Amino acid sequence: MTPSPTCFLWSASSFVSFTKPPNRMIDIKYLRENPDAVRTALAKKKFSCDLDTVLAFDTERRTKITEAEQAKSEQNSANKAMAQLPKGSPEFLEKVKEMKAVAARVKALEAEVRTVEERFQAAFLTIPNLPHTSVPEGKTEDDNQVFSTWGDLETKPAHAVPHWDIPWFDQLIDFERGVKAAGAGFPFYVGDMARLVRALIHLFLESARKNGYEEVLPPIVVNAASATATGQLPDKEGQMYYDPNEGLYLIPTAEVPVTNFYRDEILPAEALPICRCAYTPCFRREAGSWGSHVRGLNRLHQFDKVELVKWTDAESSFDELEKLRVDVEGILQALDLPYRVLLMCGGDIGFPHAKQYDLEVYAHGQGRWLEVSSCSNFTDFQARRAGIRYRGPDGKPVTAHTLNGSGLAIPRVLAAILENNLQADGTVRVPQVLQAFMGQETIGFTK
RNA sequence: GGAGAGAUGGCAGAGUGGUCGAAUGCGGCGGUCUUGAAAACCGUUAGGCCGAAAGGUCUCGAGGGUUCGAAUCCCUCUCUCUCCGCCA
Repeated sequence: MTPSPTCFLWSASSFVSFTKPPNRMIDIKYLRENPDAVRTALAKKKFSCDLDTVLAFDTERRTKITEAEQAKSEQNSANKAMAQLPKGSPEFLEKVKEMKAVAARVKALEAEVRTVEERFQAAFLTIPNLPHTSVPEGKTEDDNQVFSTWGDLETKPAHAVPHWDIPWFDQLIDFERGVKAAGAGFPFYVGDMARLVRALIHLFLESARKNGYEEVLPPIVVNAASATATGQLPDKEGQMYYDPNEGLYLIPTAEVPVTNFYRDEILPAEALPICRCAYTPCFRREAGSWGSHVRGLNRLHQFDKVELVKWTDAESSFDELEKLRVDVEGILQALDLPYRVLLMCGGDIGFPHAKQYDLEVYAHGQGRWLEVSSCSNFTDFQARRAGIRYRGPDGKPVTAHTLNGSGLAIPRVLAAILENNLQADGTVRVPQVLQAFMGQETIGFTK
C-alpha cells in the first residue's frame, strides 16, 4: 500500500502525549502583555467584558500561587529531613508536632489558591477569541462584506417556485411520513431523491479528496469531554440531542468528533497541516428557532453534511483558511450554482472565531440566499480548549490552530438545485457533474 | 444483563507510607566506532503552572479522605479489558 502524498502516516502510539492542558481560551500571557491590543480587538467584536477585572484576578492569583508554593516548598524540605530521623525518636516527635502547623498552613493556602483560581477562570472564560485584522468592522449581519459573487443571477427560470411548491416534492421528500416515523424535521428522501443525496455526498467527498483531505468516517455520537473541547458544551447543550443513559450527544456537525481525533495530543510539526474530511448526518434540536418562515429543506433536525477540518501551525492558519474557502467554492462551481462569499464582520462572527466566511447559494424559487457553508479559523482558541498542540522548532509544545468549513451541507444545496434547475416540463435537471453517477439527466415527474 | 481483572512516562512494565517524577526494557534523539549502514557502547528522552532567570511547585485514570509525609492506605466516580449470555 502506498500512502498518498497528502497523507502523513504514523502510528498513534509513536508520539502522543495525553497530559491535560489547561482549560483556557485566549492566551493569558498575551492579554497580560498586550491589554490594549486585546481591548481594541474585542471592540471590533462588539463584545464587552471587563478586562481590568480579569487582569486584577490574574495578578491576585499569581501572587497567591507563589505564596502557596513557598509554603509547600518549606514543607517538602522539612519532610525530606524527617525521613532521615529515626522514627519515634524524641527529635522526630518534636518535628511532627512542628510540622502539623505547617501542614495546616499549606492546606489553607491551597484552598485560597483554589478560590482565587476559580474566580479568575470564570472571568477569563468570558473573553472570546480575537478577530483577525482583516475582519471588517460591523455590528450585525447587515455589515458583512460581500467578498465575491459567482455565477448567473440574471437568468431566473420563468417558472421558478420555492422547492416545496414543486408538485412532486412531497413524494420524493416525504415530511409527513417522517413525522410518523420520527417527528417534524426528519424527512424521508425517496427513490431518485435519495440517490441524488448520495450522489452529492459522493461528489463532496471526492472533491475534498482531490484537494488533499483524508477521509474519515467518525462516530456520530460524542461524549461530554468531546463536546466541551469543541465548544458545544456548556453553552449550547440545548441544541444537541442527548442520551442520558449513555451520556452521549448526537453530533450537530462532524467538526465535533473529527476535531477531537487529536484531543490532548502533541503532533509532530512536520505532520501539519493535517486536512481531513468527513461525511456524517448532523442532528440539531433547533429548539425555539422553528417558525413559519422555515419551510421545506431550509431547516431540519437531521441533515447530511460533509465537513472539512484542518489542523495547522500558528503561522499558516489564515493562508489555510483562504485555501479552505477556495476548496469549498470549487464544489459550488462544479454544481454550477450561483453563490456569494460573505466576509463576516466583527460583530457577526462567533465567540470562538478569529475569521469567518459564509458561503450562500442563490435559490431562484425563494429568491433568497441560503447559507450552505461556513468556513472558519479558530486560531488557537479551540485547540487550547481541546489540548491540541504540536512541537515547535525549539522542541516545546505549541498550541495548534484549527479550522473547519462545511463542504457542504446537503439540504440547502439540494433546495437550490431543485429551484434553479426546474425545467418547463416539471422535471429538475441533474447537475452535469452528477449525471454520470446518477445515470440520468433529470429527476422528478413531468407535468 | 451476569462474573472477574485492571488503569503508572511514546510503548511495555516494576514499584504497597518517606531518599519516587518514578527501576528496567523497547522505541526516539545525539555521539563513539564504520567507506557507509547494522551491531555494540556512551549520553539523552513527559507535561502543566509560577518565575526575567536561577529555581520552585503540581501531575502515577478523576474527585475526596487519612497522615508531619501518599503512586503506595480508605471512600466515591469514570473508563478499559477478559469470560458467560444476548444481538448485528
